[in-house]
Amino acid sequence: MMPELPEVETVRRRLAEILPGKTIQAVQVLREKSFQGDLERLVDQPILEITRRAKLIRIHFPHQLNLLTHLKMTGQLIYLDDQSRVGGGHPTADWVLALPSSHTRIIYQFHDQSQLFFNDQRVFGWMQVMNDEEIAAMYQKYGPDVTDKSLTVEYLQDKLSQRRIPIKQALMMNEIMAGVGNIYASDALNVAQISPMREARSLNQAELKKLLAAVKSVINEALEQGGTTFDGKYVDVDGLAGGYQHRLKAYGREGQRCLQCGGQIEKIKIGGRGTYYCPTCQS
DNA sequence: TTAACTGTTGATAC
DNA sequence: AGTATCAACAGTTA
Repeated sequence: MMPELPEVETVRRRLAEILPGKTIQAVQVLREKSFQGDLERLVDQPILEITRRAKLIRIHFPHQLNLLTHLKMTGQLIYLDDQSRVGGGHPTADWVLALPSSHTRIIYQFHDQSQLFFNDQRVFGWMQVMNDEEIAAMYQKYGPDVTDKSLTVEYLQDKLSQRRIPIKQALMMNEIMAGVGNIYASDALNVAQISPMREARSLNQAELKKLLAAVKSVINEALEQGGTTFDGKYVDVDGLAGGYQHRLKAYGREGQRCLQCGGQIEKIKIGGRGTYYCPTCQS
């Protein structure tokens, strides 16, 4: 899976329903690279709450300790209850019931015999024990979340005024705004009818306003849909797919009709990333 | 068979 | 400081 903000937030919301109050009984680290920090400090400590910043999921423990997670490209957090069922009897795919799989990197066993699996095919993702101070330092690198009110046109104008990089790359920079990845950057630019290749500094105030509204709108729609799932790579805590893949505006729609103007979506490469846009209305 | 591709991001060099 | 390129890894597709 490859989670951007909507996928990560969907996972966070479900974890927040399930985990608070549970205590870890044992942890199996099946791949060393996927876990950092002293996990013994978390054992027997109650989980307090689950928060999110950018694409990071933070599980809070007492004594200013946290378990911070980055799912990167293919990370998943899957929960099974004490009967090895998905939480609350939600429907799910069969493979979830056969966990652990060859992609399982960490298994958390709680005292009530429920389990949380960290799966990660590509092993880019990680889970790390960090204190509040370390987390504050890490969060400092991020600009406002794309959903945050402080992300305004004026802020964007300031951040982009000297930037010669393509606007699409700027949208994906966490220092500028946090949470937008390759899928939603393409879609937002299509909705705003702005070329992904435009120099970031070349956008005027009206264009930035339109683009910002489009980014927020696309992210919100994806959130409502529970994120985007391709090939089952992204799934939520119950192993379920999102729905935004049926609502994509430009991403992955090469050769198909532009929903804004009826033109034909093309695929190009910007900064080494696949980029989809409509040459007819995104100029 | 081999090369290129994939949702992220950090390090490195210019 | 800002930008471009590559690497981390595993799997799929051309």
